[in-house]
Amino acid sequence: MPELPEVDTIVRGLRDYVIGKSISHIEELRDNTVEVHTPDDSCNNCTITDIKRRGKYIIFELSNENTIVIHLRMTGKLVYVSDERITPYTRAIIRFSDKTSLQFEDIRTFGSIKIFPKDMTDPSILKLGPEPLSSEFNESYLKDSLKKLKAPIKNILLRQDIVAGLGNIYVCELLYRAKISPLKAGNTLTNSELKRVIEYTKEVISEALLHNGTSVSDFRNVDDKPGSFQNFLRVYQKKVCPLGHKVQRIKQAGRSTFYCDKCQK
DNA sequence: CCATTGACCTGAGCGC
DNA sequence: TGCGCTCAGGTCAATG
Repeated sequence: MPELPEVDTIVRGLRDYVIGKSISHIEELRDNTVEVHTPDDSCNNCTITDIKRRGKYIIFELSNENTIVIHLRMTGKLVYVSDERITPYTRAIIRFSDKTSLQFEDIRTFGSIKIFPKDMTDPSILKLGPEPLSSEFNESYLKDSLKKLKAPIKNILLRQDIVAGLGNIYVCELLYRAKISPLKAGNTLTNSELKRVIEYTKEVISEALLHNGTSVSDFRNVDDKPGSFQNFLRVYQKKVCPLGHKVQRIKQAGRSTFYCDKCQK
């Protein structure tokens, strides 16, 4: 389901609800949803001190210095409730001492909750590239990263080790704004094109953050409110681009790419 | 090292 | 109504 702006929206929502809460225990309703990497059940009776995001990962910091790392993958959701509401897709429940809870719902079951001890984290987090809005994600970094990559730029920008947090929607959108064909090989981008990738990645992600993400099917914040960036999409799932040209739909690396072959060269 | 493909799961939507 | 196919916001392992 979510890319960086949606995950960030969820994290901001979570902060209001669960920072300071004491976890009584985590209940696993479906096997292989919760992975414990600590010697014992070490989030019981500890407090959530902070919630962070890295790429598309959600990180809960606990008073005993352990962390809970959550990845929602395609269909994961976190819903804060003060009553019991178990759905057929409730995979785990983080229960708080005040009887409220955070329900982890996930239709396709790709998502996960992992608990790590101090000084250890999810190995995939260590492999992540820079955050798209950071100064580290700049023209010279991108130029260097793309130097040896012949794959299409669309595929490269989906790689989390190149830049962390972009997904299918925002890569399609930023390439449209940058007027670059998604088929163009990474190592053939000109300096001007590299500059535009940086500029429009930052622009699209910033705008999506302001609109609390994109709800194309069922993305919801923890309080069940949808995002609104779907109203600003220019090519993703569109028939025509803003200039009235027919939008092309192709497959790249198994994913749909939407682009305009008149605007993007 | 790099690129591509399929696997992991379940549900929705479409054509027939 | 129902079957079969394709699609879905993501990542990882296996294979050239």
